[in-house]
Amino acid sequence: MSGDNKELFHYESFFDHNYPFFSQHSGGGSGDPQGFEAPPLPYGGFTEYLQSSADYGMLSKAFDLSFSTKEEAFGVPALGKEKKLESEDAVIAGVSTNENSSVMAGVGIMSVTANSSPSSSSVEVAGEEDYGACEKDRKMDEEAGEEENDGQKNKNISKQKKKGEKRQREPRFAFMTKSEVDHLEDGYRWRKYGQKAVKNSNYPRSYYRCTTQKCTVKKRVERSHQDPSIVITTYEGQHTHHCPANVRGSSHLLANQSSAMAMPNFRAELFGRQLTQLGLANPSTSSGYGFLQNLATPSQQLQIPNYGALLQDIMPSFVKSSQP
DNA sequence: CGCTTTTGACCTGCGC
DNA sequence: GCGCAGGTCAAAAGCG
Repeated sequence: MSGDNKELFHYESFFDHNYPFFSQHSGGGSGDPQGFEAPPLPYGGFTEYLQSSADYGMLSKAFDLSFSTKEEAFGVPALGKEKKLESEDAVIAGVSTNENSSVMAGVGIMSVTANSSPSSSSVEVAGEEDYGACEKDRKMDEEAGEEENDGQKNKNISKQKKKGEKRQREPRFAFMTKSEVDHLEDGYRWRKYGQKAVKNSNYPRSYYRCTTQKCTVKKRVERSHQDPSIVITTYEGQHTHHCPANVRGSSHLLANQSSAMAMPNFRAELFGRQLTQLGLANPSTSSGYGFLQNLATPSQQLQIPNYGALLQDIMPSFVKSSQP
């Protein structure tokens, strides 16, 4: 129930927003806002990590988003209302054109902290508790074992089982996309398991689970109540498998991304997919990513060591401007 | 027939 | 303790 690419909006209106940030970092076309040559581009895209308030301000302008400060940025329901932006958090922004000269743009907000455990370098989300997922985890554990006779009873039992344990939150990655369709195709197969009305919003929130066995990745999709044209997608967890090869788009795209899929780092992958699913990506040289290699600030590199490289894997379109 | 979606019920954590 | 909001379950319906 997706993949119609209705999420496109015409790039001309998008570029009218006059966003210095993108032009500043655009892979091929350096220069001022007007320096980004949208019209002739068959493909194109770029992504960046942001950390400063100024960056958020620019983003909010560029995407007509409702936040202009870090705090507001993390006020988006996607990451939880209590969450405040930490210095380790990062925002990814990207915009790409597809064959139809349409533009897809998005802003990703990634919440990460360094794992305090010295034995692990994994990434996890900081912030508020996610009770719902907590219960879910319990359920999952149970699945291995016994039968149901009384569902209610079972739940209570399992509840006790993990009582007192501090749940380990899966890393979450949320991003906003200008889109007319709610559930954006990302290459994975999802099963919807719930939908809830969101307070103070006319739009419901949908809950999806990856259909692959043993993969516990979840996804929430909702529309911004402030700007209904924006879809907020939140991924939680990491895929334990490769992407099913049935995404719309070319096979070379999938092949190119496969290395990224193998890595336990799905945030950029997902965002990259959002940008590349429209067919804007294809294999290209691995050169020309200079600015990407320096994306992560030292602190970011600490938490997400593979990020820059991953994006390079995923976002070949960054160098499209140098293509014929 | 198997898989997905829908949807009301249920559970949990939090704030008051 | 109570009510609320978010998250999940699971039966039923829908669909290919």
